[in-house]
Amino acid sequence: MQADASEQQPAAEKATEAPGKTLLLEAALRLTSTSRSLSNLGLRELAREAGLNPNTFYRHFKDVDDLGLTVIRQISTQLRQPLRALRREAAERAVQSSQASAPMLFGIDLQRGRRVCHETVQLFFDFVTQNPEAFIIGVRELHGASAVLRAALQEVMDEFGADMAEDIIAFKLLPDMVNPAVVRQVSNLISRNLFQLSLDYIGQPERQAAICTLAEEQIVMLFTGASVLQSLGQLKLPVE
Amino acid sequence: MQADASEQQPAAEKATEAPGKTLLLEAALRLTSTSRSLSNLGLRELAREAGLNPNTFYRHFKDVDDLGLTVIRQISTQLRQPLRALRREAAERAVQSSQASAPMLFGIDLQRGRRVCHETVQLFFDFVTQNPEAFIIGVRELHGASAVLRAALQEVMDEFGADMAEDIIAFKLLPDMVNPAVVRQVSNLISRNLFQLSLDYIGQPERQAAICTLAEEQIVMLFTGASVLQSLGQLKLPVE
DNA sequence: TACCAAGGTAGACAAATGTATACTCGCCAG
DNA sequence: CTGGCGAGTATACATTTGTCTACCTTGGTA
Repeated sequence: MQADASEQQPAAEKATEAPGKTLLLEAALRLTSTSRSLSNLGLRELAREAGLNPNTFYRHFKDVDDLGLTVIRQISTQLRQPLRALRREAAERAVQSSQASAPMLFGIDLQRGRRVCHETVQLFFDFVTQNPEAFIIGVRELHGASAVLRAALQEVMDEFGADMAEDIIAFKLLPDMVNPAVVRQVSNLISRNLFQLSLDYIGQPERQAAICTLAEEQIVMLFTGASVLQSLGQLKLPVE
Repeated sequence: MQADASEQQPAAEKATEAPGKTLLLEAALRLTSTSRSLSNLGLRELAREAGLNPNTFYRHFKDVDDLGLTVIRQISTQLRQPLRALRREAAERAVQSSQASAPMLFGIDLQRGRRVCHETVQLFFDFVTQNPEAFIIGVRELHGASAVLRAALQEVMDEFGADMAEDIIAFKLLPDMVNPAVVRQVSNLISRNLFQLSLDYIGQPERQAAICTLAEEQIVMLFTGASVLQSLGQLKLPVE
């Protein structure tokens, strides 16, 4: 058994992947988003779907869990930057038509908040439509049976939440007074919730408009609640 | 093999069930809450865990999905009334120490809201500790791979949300002005979120206190946000 | 040229799974 | 006593699964 020394794949694009590996990963996406769950995909079933010999699996993955982790990493990089870009675009769009004297409420500019929120939600769900499998798998495995995959996805979700908090602060979507820890907490909640809603969005095309406004309202509520409570000194800080 | 037929089953609600059926259902609970997911429990694995012959399964269930539905129904009835009772108790507890002149904010009595919220969350998580499997399975299958089970649990969750909305209105936890539809929406969100948090609560015993206050803060934020926005006429009503 | 490792295939095997048929046992009705 | 019936068991079988060992093909390179 010769231990492979050249396994390291730094940060480069994965254009130079073995064809079989890619086929297997795509097969996993296909199977998981419809019927099965990552944790208990059969290795033969996988190969069959990919049109490959069962043993080819072993050339690239150790376990099914190994493949699962790869899929999750792939999803993470597939979603993370696009989501940030999307928020940046939404913020820019919403800034365009900002009048000088907006009614302020507890340090929050409701009009602007609404616009940013609207744009973000819009772009978010468009993005969901473009990458349905990623979201399906993400949410499914986040509560799935495999502890390993769950932990991995939990981490990914935390990253998403942290990104969002960072952007909120950078774009001043919440008044400065609001504690960063609170912002993180709110962001986590929102991002969790948006992911959940994304499943409804995918699964119930006839309710898509309703889901959009639902998401919007929920976000605005949270922002408002956080601002008001903070400005009244009524917010307990989250503890570690 | 041959044992006396006297009652030695403490947790048996359905006294007139076949013993084998109950054993299988309990086995399903055990397996699902640790390793597997309801959707793809092996029928032999199940029987093995229950200490029964594989074929006994067929005497009581048609599919594994059939068993899954039974488990879900069982969970639903196991949680629903207790959760309502728990809210009632929390409301009573919190009412005890209500002073006359509480500071009002947009029609909401923050002190009282906090107290009710605190008590509810407290009792809720106690309840979670007493029925961990139910919550684990609930959340897991809600996003699981089987469409049938998903739909069933979605319905159950909607019922929980509706219950909560009803109670909120009955106990006047939100000002009258807040539209019932909004209350339902907020309730759904909170109940979804509480269920999610219940998994964290079970899985990370060292963070239980933090999770409690987290849940509290989130609920208070939502309530505040909803009240403030409604009183400013800034809430879009949810559409069907 | 010859070599060699990576990617892919073929065939075999024990183990496990879902399911069908046939048996046993206790129970209550007639 | 007997005969059906619900609940549980025993055995059997085809299929599917994970995994092992061995072989083939390719492209680069010493």
